[in-house]
Order: sequence, then structure tokens, then C-alpha cells
Amino acid sequence: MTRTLERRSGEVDPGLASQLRLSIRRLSRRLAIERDPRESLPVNAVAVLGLLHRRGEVALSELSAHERVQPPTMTRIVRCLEDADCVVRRPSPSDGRVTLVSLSPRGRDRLLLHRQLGDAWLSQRLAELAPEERDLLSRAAELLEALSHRD
Amino acid sequence: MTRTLERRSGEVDPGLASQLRLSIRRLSRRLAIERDPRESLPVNAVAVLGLLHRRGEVALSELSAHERVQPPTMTRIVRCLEDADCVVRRPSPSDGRVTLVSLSPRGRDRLLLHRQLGDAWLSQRLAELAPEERDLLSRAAELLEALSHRD
DNA sequence: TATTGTTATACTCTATAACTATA
DNA sequence: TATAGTTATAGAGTATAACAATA
Repeated sequence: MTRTLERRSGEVDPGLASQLRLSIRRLSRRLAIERDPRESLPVNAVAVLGLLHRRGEVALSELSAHERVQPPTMTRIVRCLEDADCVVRRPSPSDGRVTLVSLSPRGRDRLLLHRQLGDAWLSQRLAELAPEERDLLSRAAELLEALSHRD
Repeated sequence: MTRTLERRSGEVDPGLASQLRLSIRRLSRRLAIERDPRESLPVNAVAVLGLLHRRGEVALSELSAHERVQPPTMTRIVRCLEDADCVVRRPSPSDGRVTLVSLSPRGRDRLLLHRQLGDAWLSQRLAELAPEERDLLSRAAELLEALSHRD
């Protein structure tokens, strides 16, 4: 490590938030544009499949909290997944108000397919970077994910 | 530098694109949710103000290419900015088809205000990070911005 | 009464297609 | 003819408000 040029705590570069915010927004937009037209499911629906894959059976309210959408929006997403036979839904045995959602075998297949299609454009761009740059982005991705969940 | 553990070119971690893509998307969504209600202009309109601030007078077609929206969308954004007295618009003297757009003094004020409001949430989160983490994100932001503009 | 989820409705941002005006 | 921009229209994704069912 070279001599540090870092600011003391509290003295944060005022341009960083702007720069990061705009670059996040722009890449998010670009990713939406470069989405493969064969991807039949909405991005958010694929994200839900991913969550179900990791966590098993999850209550709808938990899905909506995790994806940070309102309950009616999650109802819509889950219905879309149900129509595509990607999830199954059942009332909680312990609380009849709760709807438990879980991945179907077909949903698992679709998740893998969509990941492949969805990652294609970005994978290609990442492959053109230097290995150090990919390492940097890998660590950055963890930080960004954590930031998203901060209160 | 320690001994490298990096992969050879072409051997890119297949999970990186997914991880980065999802974290970008999630943070973008969170930023949208945390937007200050006093921000009266759409995010994209503020981005246009920023571009005009850096570049001066710019043709509408160039704005739409840079923001990666279709021309009708940019027409709408520019009209919104014009209604708010943030930009002025005139036909190009050299080519009557072209509309040149530039920042008004009021637009400049609004840009500064919106940056402040728009960065507030993220600034606060960034301030809670370690200085090294902010450094990392600063470099990542440049990479992300560059990725957005790759063909 | 409070909570979970749904239905009904509306808003925001974007796109495509068809058109006008200028070159 | 080709290009820059606009108008008209539609679609995707989200939200709020009002409601039903369960606790």
C-alpha cells in the first residue's frame, strides 16, 4: 500500500454519489435495452425465481419486501410466474392469510435459461476487460448489493 | 502485487455477470424508491440537464443517442424541461431540421438542486463505508459508465 | 381490529408507426 | 429520397385505494 490519500471519516468526495448513481442508472438502462427478446419473463419475475431457488418456499409478503415492490405488484408477478408454470402457490398451513410460493421443476429450468440469456451481453463486455478490472467489479457488486439493502 | 490468481483471458467467472447485473438492477430500483419527493423533474430529465451543462448546446438527436432513448422519448423529455423553463430550444442556423437545446440559467439552478436532493440517500450510505470501499466504488463507477457505452 | 393478499384503477416512462418539414 | 423531429398510440411495470378473508 502506498501512502494513503483517503479522506477522514465524514469527508466523502461529494461527486462520488452522483457519479455512482448515474453510472448505475445508465448501465441498468443499457442492460434493459440489451435484453434478449427470447426472454419471455419480466426481469423482476426472474429475480423472484432466483430468490425462490435460494430460499425454497417463501411467503408472498416476504417476496414483495425483498424485491421492494408493493404487495399488489408482487401478486401480479407471482400470477405471471404461475401462468407460466414456473411456481406453485399454496396457503400456509399455519396461517390461512399467508400465500407460500415455491419453484416448480419447470421454473428451475426457466431460471437457468433466463440467467444464460440475461447474462449474455454483460458477460461479453466483461470478457473484454482486464482480469484486474473484473476482480474490482466483483468486489464492487457485493458492495452495491449490500448498499441496496441498507436502511 | 501478490501472486496472481486471475484466470486467463476468456476464462471469466460465469457468475460475475449475473451477480453484477442483479446488484446493478437492485440498487437502481432502490435509488428510484429513495428519490426525494421534492424532486419535481424525472431522473432522465436531470441527466439531460447534466449533459447540457457539460456540453453546451446539443442537438436533440444527439441527446437521444447519448441517453439511449428513442427520439420521441427525448422530444417528450425536452418539452418537459422547456415547460419548466430549464432549457431553451432553437432551430440550428445551418440545418433547419435540427433542434438545438441548451441550458437556461434556471435549468442550471435546478440541476444543482436536483443533484443535491438526488444524491442525498446514496451519499449517506457511502459515508458509512470504509474509505477503501469508497475508493473501490469510485473506480467501479468509471468502469460501469464505460461498459454502458460499449458496442 | 390488524394483517395478508387481491382487485380495480391510474400513473410514469418507454416504444413503434405515421406524419411534417427541411435538405 | 433521406433525415430530424413530432404526434398519436400502445405497452410494460409500478403505485395507491378499496376490498375480502383470516387471525
